[in-house]
Amino acid sequence: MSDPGHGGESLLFLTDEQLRKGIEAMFFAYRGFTADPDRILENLDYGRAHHRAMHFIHRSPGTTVNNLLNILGVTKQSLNRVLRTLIDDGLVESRIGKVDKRERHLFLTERGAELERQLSDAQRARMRAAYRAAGPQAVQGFRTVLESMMDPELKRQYLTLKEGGA
Amino acid sequence: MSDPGHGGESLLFLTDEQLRKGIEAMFFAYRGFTADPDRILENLDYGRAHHRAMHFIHRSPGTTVNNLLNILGVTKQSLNRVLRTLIDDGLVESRIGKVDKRERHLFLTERGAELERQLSDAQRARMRAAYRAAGPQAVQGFRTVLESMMDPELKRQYLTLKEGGA
DNA sequence: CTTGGAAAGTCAACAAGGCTGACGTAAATT
DNA sequence: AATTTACGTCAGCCTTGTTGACTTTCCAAG
Repeated sequence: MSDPGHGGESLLFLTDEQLRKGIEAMFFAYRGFTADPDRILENLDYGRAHHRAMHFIHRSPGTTVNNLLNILGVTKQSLNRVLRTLIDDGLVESRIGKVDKRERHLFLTERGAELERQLSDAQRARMRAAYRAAGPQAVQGFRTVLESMMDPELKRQYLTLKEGGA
Repeated sequence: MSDPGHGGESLLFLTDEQLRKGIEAMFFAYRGFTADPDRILENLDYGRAHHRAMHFIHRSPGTTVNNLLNILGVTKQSLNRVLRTLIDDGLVESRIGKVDKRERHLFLTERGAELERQLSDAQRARMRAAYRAAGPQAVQGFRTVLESMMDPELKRQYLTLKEGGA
């Protein structure tokens, strides 16, 4: 309610019907959101989990396994399976930490970066089209609502990623 | 910026950086979106797939299996596994069609409706909080962008659901 | 220096929920 | 009568999540 001068009328957007529409919009939109990368991945031997790992490694090069674990919200066994295939296939490089040698710092290799680019290009293209169709103000609202929907802990992580560089 | 006369400045929202933020916002927000129903379901012997089926049966009582198949975008074998347990457990009722006896019309039973209500109450509560925090205008933008992100076919289905009653 | 515990990796087993392919049955359509 | 459609089901596979148990490596505190 950025505009407080509308009386009771401004609460119409909180009806169960409006909320249900929002829920279904999330459901259908998420399908579109993942459709393009999924199409690329199904030819290769990778899945959505590989895409997510590569995305965040690209985003924060040198991130540790534990870091990635927290961001992705899966168990280390689950992540490890994905990570191992990426490392074995030469898409990700794991370097032993210099200050703390127990840690592994993750980087995309040349080939890894190329696949990541291919995937995120596809995803960004759809995002760009949606943003363009909706306009800047809608995009602002889109992000505001999404941020409000996040769990506090996840939101914290999202905001940290948002600012903090590599 | 409801005013379109801002020159090149109004395109800043289409930078790769802005798009990446939108992508990550979708990722983190979707986790929040499903978190509450998931928590309820993990105690019972059901999963997200059961929730989705119940949601759309609740939303369109009497819908056929084929209809549901199209909306959910899974194979009939996959849906059948879920549907069978719901029918066996007495949460969903399957009635043979009157005009076309090959069709099965799906309805929630009393108990099914109760669980559905419990799940959607949880999901709506989060949605309501997010909507309230973001305000009506942001909600409008949120929905606009999500609709633009959908595949055309899915968007058609979403809009049909949106208007068409039971 | 020893020891406790954190970080990382690995093995095994399992479950949910996708998928394909094949087959059966009943009903509608041609 | 033959074909198509709607639905159900069996069997088997894959991805990606889970627990639990165990090892290795290494930092840091006693």
